[in-house]
Amino acid sequence: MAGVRQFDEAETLSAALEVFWTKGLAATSMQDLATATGVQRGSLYNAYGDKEAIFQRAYDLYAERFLTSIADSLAGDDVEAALKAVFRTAITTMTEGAPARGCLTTKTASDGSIASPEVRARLAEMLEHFATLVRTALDRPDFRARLALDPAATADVVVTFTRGLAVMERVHGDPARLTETARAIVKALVHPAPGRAF
Amino acid sequence: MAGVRQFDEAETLSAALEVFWTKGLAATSMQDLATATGVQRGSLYNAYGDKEAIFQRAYDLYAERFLTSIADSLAGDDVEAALKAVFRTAITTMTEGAPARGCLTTKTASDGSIASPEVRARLAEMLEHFATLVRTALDRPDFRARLALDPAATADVVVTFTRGLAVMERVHGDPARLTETARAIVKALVHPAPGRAF
DNA sequence: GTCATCTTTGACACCGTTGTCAATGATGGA
DNA sequence: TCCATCATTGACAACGGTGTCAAAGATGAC
Repeated sequence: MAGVRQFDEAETLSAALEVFWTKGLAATSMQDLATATGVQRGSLYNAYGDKEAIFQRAYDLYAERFLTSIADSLAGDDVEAALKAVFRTAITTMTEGAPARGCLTTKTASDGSIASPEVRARLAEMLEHFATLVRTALDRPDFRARLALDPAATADVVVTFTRGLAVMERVHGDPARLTETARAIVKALVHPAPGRAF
Repeated sequence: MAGVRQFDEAETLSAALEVFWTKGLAATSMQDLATATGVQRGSLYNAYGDKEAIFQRAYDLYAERFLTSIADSLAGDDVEAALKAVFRTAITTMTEGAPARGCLTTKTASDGSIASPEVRARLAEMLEHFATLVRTALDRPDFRARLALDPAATADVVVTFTRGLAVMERVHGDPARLTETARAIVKALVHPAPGRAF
């Protein structure tokens, strides 16, 4: 091989992710990416083809980081603590940065203009993975005993609810309020005492 | 007055709403609006100023229709039925049309690119109104007795959850699944038997 | 050292969008 | 009937974005 790539791919994608996360897929231009990454527009076209291809790679980075955090949050032997940790992670992810960047998945999903089937599929896959992590973590007798719903339904509700929190963050921009709302749903999903199954 | 407006304002805003709802605020151009309404671009600039001003008016229409449907859904003497009706209304609103248009509020909220403070305030106001409708409707002894959370927290959770459903609709495009998820959260929010408060 | 290969770079044409403006036209009031 | 007023219309300039391409440059293989 000769005429070798001049930029560091990991750094570039990380910088691109930052831009996509902040501005959203549709609102980000190739020029934005070129400026943020320090890589010329032409080089980006040459290396990746188009904006959406870059997005896919950047989103993979995002999804990997997010799902890892979620998996970590679910470790532990207390259902209530686990669910609270999941929401805390989701809220932190979307309220980090100044100004807060929100949730990339939610932004992209709502961004009807571009979202190709490929991108949509990526989002769906991420959320399925998310739900699977939650469902699997919840599927143990001591946890089930304290849940208002079965693990699958609970996971579905949790994932959907984090999407709702992401929207509320966009509208109100108030992390404390999100935490409060999350606390409420956990209370509805988990019984206080360790008895009374279903 | 002379040199009088040639187009019907109600029809125009209704057509504009349709476009905004389908394409989203940012992705809609003045030309799109001109085409959809049959009113020339220049006339729209003359009458309203800019795209966002048209959006505000169209959104008011949307909010009014939506909140009316929600209020209707909340009438009745069964908590569970009321909440289910609210979710049914929300789901219907976002899955109507071919292809489904999704939820305008959620789309706009996630559409970071344009959302001016004025637009954001409008969205916040709508959701507050939504929450107030739910909270007020739930605030009666027989309903409270069956709720896992107090009316305010329940309203907050319900509103946030409908936002989550809107995002899931964008990702999966599966109305039946949304209904299933909604059924699950209602189960977590409402006790089956009429006893046991808190 | 030479060459083929690939990247980089800047330029270019094309397109859609915005916002404005002057000319035109229609209408109601005096 | 005439006129002032306002809406309409088409044209225009400016801008930003996309995608392509040819020239130039760098690098590894031979």
